[in-house]
Amino acid sequence: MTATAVPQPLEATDDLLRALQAAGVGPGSPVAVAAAAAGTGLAAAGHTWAVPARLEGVVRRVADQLSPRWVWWSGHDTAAPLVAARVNVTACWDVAAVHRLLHGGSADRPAAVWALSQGLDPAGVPRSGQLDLLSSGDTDEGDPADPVRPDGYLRPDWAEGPLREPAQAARWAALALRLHDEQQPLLRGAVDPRQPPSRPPLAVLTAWSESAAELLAVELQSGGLPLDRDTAVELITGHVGPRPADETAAAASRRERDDVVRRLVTGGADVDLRNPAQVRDMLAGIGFVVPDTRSWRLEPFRGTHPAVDALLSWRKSERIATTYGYGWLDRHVGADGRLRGAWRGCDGAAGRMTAQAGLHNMPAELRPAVVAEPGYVFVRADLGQIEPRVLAAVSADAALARATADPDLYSPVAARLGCDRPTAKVAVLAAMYGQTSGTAGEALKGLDRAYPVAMASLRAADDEGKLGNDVRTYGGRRVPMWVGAGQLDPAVAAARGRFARNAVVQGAAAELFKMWAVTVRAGLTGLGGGDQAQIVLCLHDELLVHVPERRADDVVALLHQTLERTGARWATGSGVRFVADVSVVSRWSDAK
DNA sequence: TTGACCACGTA
DNA sequence: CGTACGTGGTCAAC
Repeated sequence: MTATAVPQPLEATDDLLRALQAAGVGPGSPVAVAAAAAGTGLAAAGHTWAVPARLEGVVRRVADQLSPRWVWWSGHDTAAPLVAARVNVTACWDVAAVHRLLHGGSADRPAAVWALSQGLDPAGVPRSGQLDLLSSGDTDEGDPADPVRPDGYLRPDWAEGPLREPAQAARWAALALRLHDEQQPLLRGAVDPRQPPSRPPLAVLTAWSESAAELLAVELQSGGLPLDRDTAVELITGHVGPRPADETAAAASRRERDDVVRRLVTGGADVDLRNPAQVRDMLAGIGFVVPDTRSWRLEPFRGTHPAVDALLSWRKSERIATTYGYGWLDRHVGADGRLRGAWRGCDGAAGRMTAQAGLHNMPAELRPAVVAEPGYVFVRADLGQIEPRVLAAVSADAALARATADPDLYSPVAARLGCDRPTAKVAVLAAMYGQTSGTAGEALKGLDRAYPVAMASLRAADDEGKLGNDVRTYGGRRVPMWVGAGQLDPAVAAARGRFARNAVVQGAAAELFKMWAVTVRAGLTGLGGGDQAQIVLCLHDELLVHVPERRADDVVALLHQTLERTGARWATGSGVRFVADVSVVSRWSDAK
């Protein structure tokens, strides 16, 4: 077993290159790598090596010479120093990301990934420094030089790192390679046998792109989103006034904003607008009895009482003041004018990317502050009508696939249903999301007749969800279905059905999007030129690329061309067409 | 201090 | 038309 093999100590990276070549490592061969304080460990093809050189230098040299597929436990750990050192990685295998694909959930730490993939109870994962009261020292503690304990769990001091010696890193890398090897047959089992065969199988392609997406997440986190601080301050000032000098001034400003609303209600002087219960009572006092005070519920009463309008504008400003105000700028915007937050390549459900620091939910009013740097522009692209197109592909519905030939998918659908476009759109969305209210009923029946294959696949997912069974996305992601106590509660069953119905579409769309994004990323590095174009934002179906002005046309072409290639590869033989709206702008808000 | 709930922004 | 996410507020329980 490679995990216990004695790593070969090497003096220099040149020796390593010769050893890797001798082991048959070439372009695309899996080579696992891990960092230790005093060097780097590698594993490939039954060999392990320990090199007394830094990870960045080793990876740079080996990548240049052999361009292998780098295998690591998690891009968050291993790729971060590589990104910081600007080492270009073209192909990787993120064991944790592939684990999440196969198993579902959001595990990223090696201890959890290992336990789950070895069939061990994740609740039993040992922590470092934890005293095992049941076995006070007299049990077999095994060999401390083996990262795996006799009970099968990873040794906490290994799993939580940092590792000291390159020989340790070599064993650690070997373990990652073992997981990589174990994941291969599982991926082959994760594709629906009815899918058109591809080489490599779609789930393996997905594993590649999910791994690259984690790398992209590290890059997004490190690079940040260009933001013009002065514009941001202007916009914030417009909503909540100038930056208060101290806490007293902040409180005064807050009170002033509150009073604009409270003055309009008799006896409202002391109402706490941040307390929904008090707001509800206040509204009742002026004749509006509502179950809750959400904006959409108050919206119909706009214009009937000045306090309602004032409250709704107050809410808008309050959002800016609390979530996207001066504090937000201070916390998340660097001296270089980049807005940075933590990124993840997938969430724990359908697998969309997530971002912190408000990067994924920045209000449209603040978007004018997202400005390209001097000499640069943004190339912005978003996938048009991605979800119904994805549905056509994953369900292999030939009729719906034909509709994707139109740049506006809903117009052929409307023609086929014999209704207007808005009705057709609502019906398609209702089908994908599991409508419970509204009046798309007649059009939904039409959909069943016109696109029975697509509708049946949605219903199948819905049924599985209702039963509490996990579903798999087109690319092979397992979407675990929570099994609650309320199995007999029809409301819970219906919610699970909607969740599953939505997950197979949203999840597959996320997979296609990421495959596109990482293909674009690879294309950008090949673009050449000193100052690099980089992806600075991924927003579910939208890409924002920060590009040197003179490269803008190249990137526009790249976005279209990569989408065509990715779409053809992802939805092999389905005949589904994907479209992107692409524009070149200086401000994010100028697009569309 | 923590977790639930509310509320609201994005897709 | 519903799902998902992240964020910050208050409140009640710890």
